[in-house]
Amino acid sequence: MPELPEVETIRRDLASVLPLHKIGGVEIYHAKSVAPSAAKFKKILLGNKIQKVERRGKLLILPLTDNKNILLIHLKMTGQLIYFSHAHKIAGGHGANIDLDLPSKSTHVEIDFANGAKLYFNDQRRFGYCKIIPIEDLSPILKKFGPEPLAPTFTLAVLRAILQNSAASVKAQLLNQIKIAGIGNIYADEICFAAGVRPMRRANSLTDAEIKKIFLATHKILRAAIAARGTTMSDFVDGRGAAGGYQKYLKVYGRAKEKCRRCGALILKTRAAGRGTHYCPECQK
DNA sequence: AAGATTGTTGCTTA
DNA sequence: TTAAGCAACAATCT
Repeated sequence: MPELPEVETIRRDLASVLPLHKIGGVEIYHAKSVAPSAAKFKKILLGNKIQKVERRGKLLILPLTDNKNILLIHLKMTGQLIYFSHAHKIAGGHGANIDLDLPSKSTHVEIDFANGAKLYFNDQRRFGYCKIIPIEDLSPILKKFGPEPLAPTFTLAVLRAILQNSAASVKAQLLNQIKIAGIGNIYADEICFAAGVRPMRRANSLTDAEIKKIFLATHKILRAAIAARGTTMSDFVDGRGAAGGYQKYLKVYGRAKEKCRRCGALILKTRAAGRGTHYCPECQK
């Protein structure tokens, strides 16, 4: 599942190659993946350029150089954004996606650039989207995001206010994009493990010390996951089609009935905030 | 072969 | 009024 570290990995990959190249072609293989209509989507993109590649939470934000429209891309659960250029192919070695066969049956949108490069939007489950909006529609969308957990606006005091004022579970708060942007099911579980707190604890039952541990764990886990270029459980790939590396470091997510790497107890899996939730009964209280 | 998988929306409930 | 809970969506795997 692309969460903040995965989307940030893709953002960085694409930010170095997409901007300021003229869009010469747009192929839409699945009309429901784009908005507004396929015709308008094509019309706006053709001849246009991507100005920059930004991110808010799990949402990619690509303003266009017409200064009127913005391309929004959400990968939801199984979305991929893969950049292919002949230059990469020639370069070979690291990052070269020479063995990718694209477009594939899960390619729903393809954007062709004048320099010969192509950007593929793939999505096996078809939950994700590529949406063009007028520039003035962006701010109401951005208002629905809480602070970026790795930005200076996310302070211990901010997190304390979020948690102490809520009777919901810690996990529900970590997953709530209005409260904190970008955390999904994998990192919510990993953050709770790193903090020694059970995900189903009521947020307003946490001590100050526990809140501080969650604050520090949030930074530690998200930074480490970005450094490892994200977690690939099944579908995630970076902007060049390569898998991430953080799955090697997961302590609880996807490890039900396996031994805790810290204490040896068996990792439990239950349901919290409507999601599969993993924790160590010994390390987390 | 029914159920689990999860991000987000929108509706219902408290 | 606010927020929490939950079904729905989609496709695939077990």
